[in-house]
Amino acid sequence: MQNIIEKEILILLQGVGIQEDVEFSKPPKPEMGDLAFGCFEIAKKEGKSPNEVAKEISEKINIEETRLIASVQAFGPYINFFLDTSEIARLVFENKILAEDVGRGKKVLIEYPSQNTHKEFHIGHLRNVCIGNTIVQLYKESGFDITPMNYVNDFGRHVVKSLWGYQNLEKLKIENKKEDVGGQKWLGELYAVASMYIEEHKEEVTPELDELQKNLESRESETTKLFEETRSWSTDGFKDLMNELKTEHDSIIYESEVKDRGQEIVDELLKKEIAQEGEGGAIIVDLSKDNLDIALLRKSMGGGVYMTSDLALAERKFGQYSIEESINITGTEQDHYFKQLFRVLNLNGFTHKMTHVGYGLVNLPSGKMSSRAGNVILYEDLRDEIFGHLKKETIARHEDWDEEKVNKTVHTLTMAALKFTMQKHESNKIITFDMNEAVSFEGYSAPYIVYVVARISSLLKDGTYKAGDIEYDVLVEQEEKELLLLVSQYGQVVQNALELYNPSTVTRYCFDLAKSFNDFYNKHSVLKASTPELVQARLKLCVLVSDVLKKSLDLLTIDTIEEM
RNA sequence: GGGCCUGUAGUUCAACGGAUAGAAUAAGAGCCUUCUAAGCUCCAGAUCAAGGUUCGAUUCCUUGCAGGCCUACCA
Repeated sequence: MQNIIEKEILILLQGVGIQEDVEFSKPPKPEMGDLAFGCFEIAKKEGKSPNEVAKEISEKINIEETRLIASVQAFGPYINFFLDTSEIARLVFENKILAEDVGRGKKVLIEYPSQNTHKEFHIGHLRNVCIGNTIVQLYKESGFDITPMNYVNDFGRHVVKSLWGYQNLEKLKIENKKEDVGGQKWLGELYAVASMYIEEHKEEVTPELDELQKNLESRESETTKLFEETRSWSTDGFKDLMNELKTEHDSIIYESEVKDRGQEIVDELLKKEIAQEGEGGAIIVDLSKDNLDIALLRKSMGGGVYMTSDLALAERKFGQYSIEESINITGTEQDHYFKQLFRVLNLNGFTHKMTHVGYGLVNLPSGKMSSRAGNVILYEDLRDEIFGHLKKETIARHEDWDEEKVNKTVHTLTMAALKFTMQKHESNKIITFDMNEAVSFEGYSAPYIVYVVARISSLLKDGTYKAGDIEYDVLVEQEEKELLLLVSQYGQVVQNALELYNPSTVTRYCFDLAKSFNDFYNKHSVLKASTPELVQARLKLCVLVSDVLKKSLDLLTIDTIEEM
């Protein structure tokens, strides 16, 4: 995909006989030009040297045909274009900055974060939500019809452990009170403490757990009542968290709803001889021919596993919604599992498109997070930590602000900082969480970018800016050109981020644009520019930059503020 | 044992096989009587190792070294 400026140049190139889909790049230094492309491919086809081809083409291009190109220069194997700032401004201002409408109403379901009930919500889950949110927005921005879905795992050993803990509270040391921290967080702590206790008293407790599990699965009334009550603490808490993070699920499916159907599918697979009985009577599918080892579909005692329910979930997704694709966002440690799942579905004649998007875990400087080792950073704790830090900074800067204004500003900044930290690195890479970095408000961070939006809104406050046409000719500075060129790349950024399922493309773009604006802002005066026409033109450029920044931050579900 | 992923400045990260490997932080030196200093200048500092493919390799291939994840009854 080319942006509006590249399209113009491409037309010119076609005029001199270049049919290839040229890929443009930016020369290393502004003195070398604004846009370039290498002649390596063309040279290969014509059997000439790239330098020779670059020279020939650059001489053939008639820059009289367009005002966009100020001059063309061959530079080794590259053809470098020097563009006219005013003309770029005209192109950029007269065309809407949009992403390519590649979705055209195609329906896609995105499943995330699919957390467990009865467990804590830590910063690893937060990364899942943040990345999922952005992928949803990227799809929507590209014209897709998106169904965000959450598949909540409310069935399994973790629930049993949690219920056991609740029945044996006197054996456990829970630090917080339920009334103080809320049911969801309290239950998470209960689970962590109970798991640790169970681990240490395995032989003694296992029979009790098995008994409890049996009661749960047979829907014995007392156990079911406790299960439903505790589950609602989790789900109510999650609902609040999702609202806070601006996650809007169209539907929620619980594992307990699909698990029985999953068992039926396993029976069908057995009948079709796709599945077989393995060691000890468990039901498996041997995928070693596909180099995928052995997939477990049912435990030897008859109980279901993840795959049991996931088979039914896949069926239900495509049955309930008329979607073309189902996307699942989980940690990369489940890459292998999803390959197995998709293969088993495939063997069963399931041909719908299923995609797994893996993201890297969130580790701590001390290593992997583990509730057993007691080194987990909960989402709520991180949020409060960042809030406290930013509040101190904000009060120091604005002593005249009232409590409400401070809190509102700090809340927005906190959510921005949280979401930015979780997405600033390539999504499939493991990140090592660093508290100092998370609370930082300098450099490649959310506050740096939001600050630019605040600065621009402050420029507009005195009412000098008049919406309407401007004189493009007055925009001639290099820094203005850089901003316009960056703005024109918005659509490509969206496309690139979506193709790679990589939100960091967007965070980086926001940072580049913000940085470029600060450069402009420091070198040139906006409100006190030399002529009224230049003031208006620069203000309009500022509005454009602010709009594109807001658009990009919207993709990350990050809000902006007027003042900070 | 097998599969997947990752090795780049002190640290955390960028770089469709292309121009002098970019940033951010931390360390050092500056810039507020001038549109928000949560900002901006300047200064240093890096491709795990050895081969191979290529006009050209941080990127692709092979091997080695180091780390992570997964590898049927955990989720």
